[in-house]
Amino acid sequence: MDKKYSQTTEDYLKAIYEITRECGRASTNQIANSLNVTPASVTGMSKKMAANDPPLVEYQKHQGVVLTMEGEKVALEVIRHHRLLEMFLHEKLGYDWDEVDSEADCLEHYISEVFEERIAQMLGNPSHDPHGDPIPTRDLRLTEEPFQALSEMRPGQRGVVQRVADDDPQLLRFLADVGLVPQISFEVLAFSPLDDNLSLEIGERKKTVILGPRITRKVFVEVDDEQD
Amino acid sequence: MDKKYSQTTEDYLKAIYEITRECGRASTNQIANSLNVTPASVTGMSKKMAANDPPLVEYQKHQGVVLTMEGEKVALEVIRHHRLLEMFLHEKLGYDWDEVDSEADCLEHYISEVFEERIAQMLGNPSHDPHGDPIPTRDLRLTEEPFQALSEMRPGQRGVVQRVADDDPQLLRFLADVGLVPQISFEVLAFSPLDDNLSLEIGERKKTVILGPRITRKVFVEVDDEQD
DNA sequence: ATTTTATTTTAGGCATACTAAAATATACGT
DNA sequence: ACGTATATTTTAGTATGCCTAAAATAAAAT
Repeated sequence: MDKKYSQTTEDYLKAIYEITRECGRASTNQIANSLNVTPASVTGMSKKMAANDPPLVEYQKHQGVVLTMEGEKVALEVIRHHRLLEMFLHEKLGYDWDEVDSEADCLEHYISEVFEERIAQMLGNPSHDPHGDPIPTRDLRLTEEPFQALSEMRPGQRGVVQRVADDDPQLLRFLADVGLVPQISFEVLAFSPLDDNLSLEIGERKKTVILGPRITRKVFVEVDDEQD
Repeated sequence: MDKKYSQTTEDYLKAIYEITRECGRASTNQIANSLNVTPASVTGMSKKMAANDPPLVEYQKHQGVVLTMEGEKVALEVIRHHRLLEMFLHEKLGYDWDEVDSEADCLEHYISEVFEERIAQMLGNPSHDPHGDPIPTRDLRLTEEPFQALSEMRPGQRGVVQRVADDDPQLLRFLADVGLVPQISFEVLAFSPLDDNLSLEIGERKKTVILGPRITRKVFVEVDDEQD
């Protein structure tokens, strides 16, 4: 029933999906950049994926690609695999949250639909992975809440961490250390416009930290209604 | 640290390991047969694996191959992955025991050492998989008890099922139906030399079945000490 | 209109693994 | 020891999948 695509193809589709979320269209260069290959390779793969039956992308010369229905289906399938695996590795196998991404990056291409279904069940059909990324539902619907970057907040504001970028183990270890994880609430104490540093008070224990923009741009939050 | 071999290479090594268990040496034809490729392909792969650094097999023209230390290490690693995965899929994800082999055949090549270690722990370091096959230990020791085939038993003898061939889902479903699973005890009631059928009484509930040699040759047992 | 930037084309490389057909080696029976 | 059957290897070539550098071209920016 379901066809099988190469790991590389799936990686292209995943990258295109992510880029498309923001730009509506994925340019050759953007894709090349995200996958660390040359633009020439991307043009080649774009044509191949567009020539596939059924087509996985719509490709127009000099315009990059957009996903077709089928392409999006595959991308969401892979993303669902990835995020369920992250959750599974973290919750059931005791992986630290900075370790889950790379293992999931590999396994996501090889688990069966049955495996997917069983771990989803075992985990109680979670809606988000350990980094706060939403998990596509079984029928592949994905609603991404457009959270604000922590870097945009200013003193006096309070908020709750919702999501953190998942691809940098070093960053994740650091965030775990200071306790800046999804669902934790915090208050912004100060902002330094010279270096864009933010000073935060985190959680119940009111731990204080100062974070640079390289970090705060990778943490996404829900800002509390302001009513002093 | 650990190098990485292709899925195909790992499959060759696994096949060679199994053949070697019985014959001391794996001939080109035996390997070709077991992997469903032509002998020519096997010669090619044998040379490649022998030329690898470190060599995975010792290859002598017209004499087939034997595994080197490294080759055996890889084979046992893969077998450990396979059998731990079978156990995990069966015990933790609720797979039927006829479904586990094919899924494990795929995943065994892609799980990390960490993953291996964690599921082993989760399962309490099991010594055998659901079909009764022994699981290599963490330091890759494997002791295969040489059980007797059920087909060799005769009326009056009692025994306990220890292991069943794991590669035929149809057979496994049938065996599950009649309750002939590892650790179940039974008695041989009759033997029919014309068709080599055995009549058995199985388990507490003394269920009676008649099985042909195609089946009884694939079930391995420990025979009870005979003392009427 | 010219330059810069993005993209595509061309031409080719490399890895992996397979096969058919022909050649050759080994084992076997008499 | 000879010829035959069987097992194995060689040769030569196929297929897939993905990648790249360099040259050509198109699009965007100034």
